[in-house]
Amino acid sequence: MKPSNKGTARTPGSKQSADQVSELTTNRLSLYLRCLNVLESAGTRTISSQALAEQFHLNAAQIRKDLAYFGEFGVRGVGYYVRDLKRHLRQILGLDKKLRVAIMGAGNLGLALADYPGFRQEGFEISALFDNLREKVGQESRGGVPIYDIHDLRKISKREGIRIAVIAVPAPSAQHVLNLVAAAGIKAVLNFSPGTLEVPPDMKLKSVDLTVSLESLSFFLAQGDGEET
Amino acid sequence: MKPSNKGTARTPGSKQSADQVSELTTNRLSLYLRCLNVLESAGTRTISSQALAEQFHLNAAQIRKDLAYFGEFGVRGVGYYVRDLKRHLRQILGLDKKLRVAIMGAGNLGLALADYPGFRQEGFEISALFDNLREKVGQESRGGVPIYDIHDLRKISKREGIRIAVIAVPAPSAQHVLNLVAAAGIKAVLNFSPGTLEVPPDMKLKSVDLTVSLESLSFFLAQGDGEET
DNA sequence: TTTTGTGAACTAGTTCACAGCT
DNA sequence: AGCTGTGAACTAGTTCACAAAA
Repeated sequence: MKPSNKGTARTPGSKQSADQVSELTTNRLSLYLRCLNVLESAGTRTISSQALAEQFHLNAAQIRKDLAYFGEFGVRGVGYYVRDLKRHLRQILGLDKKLRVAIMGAGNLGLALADYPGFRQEGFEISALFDNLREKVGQESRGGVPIYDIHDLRKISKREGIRIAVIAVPAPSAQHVLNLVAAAGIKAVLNFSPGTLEVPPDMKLKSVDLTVSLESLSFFLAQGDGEET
Repeated sequence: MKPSNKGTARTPGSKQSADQVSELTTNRLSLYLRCLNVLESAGTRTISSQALAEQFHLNAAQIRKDLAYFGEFGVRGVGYYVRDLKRHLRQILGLDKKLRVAIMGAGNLGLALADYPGFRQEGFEISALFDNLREKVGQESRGGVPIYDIHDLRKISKREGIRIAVIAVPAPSAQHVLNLVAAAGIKAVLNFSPGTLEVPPDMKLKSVDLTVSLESLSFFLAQGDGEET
């Protein structure tokens, strides 16, 4: 059986939210799903946490703990059924229904992201680009994503059922655009602009900060240069 | 004074490597630098950890600890001199000398990154794009970054002094391209391709996984949908 | 036997709180 | 008085190790 395993009780044997799961955990779930996709296309039917860990450089105990938090998906003595576990993970991550995404900013980056193939897999659909430049509105990306006027964000995101926004506008406009996104009722945002954004408490903002990433690499190089004999 | 504060002794009063600093810390250093830039352009000469924390939603003790690890940059009763601290941080992060960057893959994403203004500030210079498509080689990005044949990577990166590579190629080629980057003697890589990469031990790979980021947002939305009354 | 699910032990990271400098 | 630098306390995250299930 399963004794309730955190502050808030969770209905065992079923997917579930609660308590709030760490971002590190959800990132790993996403990773596990990717691994399972690889395994499935290789024809693997069943996998133990041990084997999964070895094959993808993960830790077996951590895999088990991550999964066990959401239900008893494994079979003792056997492992996990790839197809089953995939289905469970997709459900937990909310990938079992199509999620529509809008990209704010039809500049270089926005257009590139709109056509990025990685975004299309696993149930995401880039439904729209938004920009404020007259000459861009009405055009579309190479891959065929239409560019709308940012003032129509609310209307179009309601109509298209857009639930995620990607912010790919220049830093000085980012806060304003985020406010528009919030006003349109969109609750999840992937942000590519650098700098601090003020975000309403019911929204989730996930930032990819390219400057920070590069500078972190620079630090690594600086260490190597100065140090060692 | 300062008692040696970790396993390996550090020369106090000076910047310094050692022990290995956590990635979380280096990311924050980069962030602090950005905050200082804002403060400096606002004309602020001096700032306390307290004030810095309030203004940018950080924790004062953490700022002090992060900074103190690299030297005694503050003045008791005063705080930190903005200009000084900026200089120290730039030095610690290795941003005091220009760093040249190559982008592998002149597709949508690679071209967008090549012209991304955020990359240009703080001492980075995008020197080259590399691709294997005959028709792209010899062209350049809108912003004027030349596209070279990927087979010339070693030669050109030596010539140009390229020290960082950005991987923006489709997932199936990523490992092969990483191997070429390693063979060219480049030790720091920012990777945009999804999936696991095998990386030599003396290299630093930092990955930005857009699928994982989006799926993490999807998880957040799925929680909200199912839960709360 | 194999392998899960999970308490317990451990490790890493953050925040507190205060002595000591200016 | 004001603020840094830093041990100590705390919190979060990971890994171990083993009882129980198949």
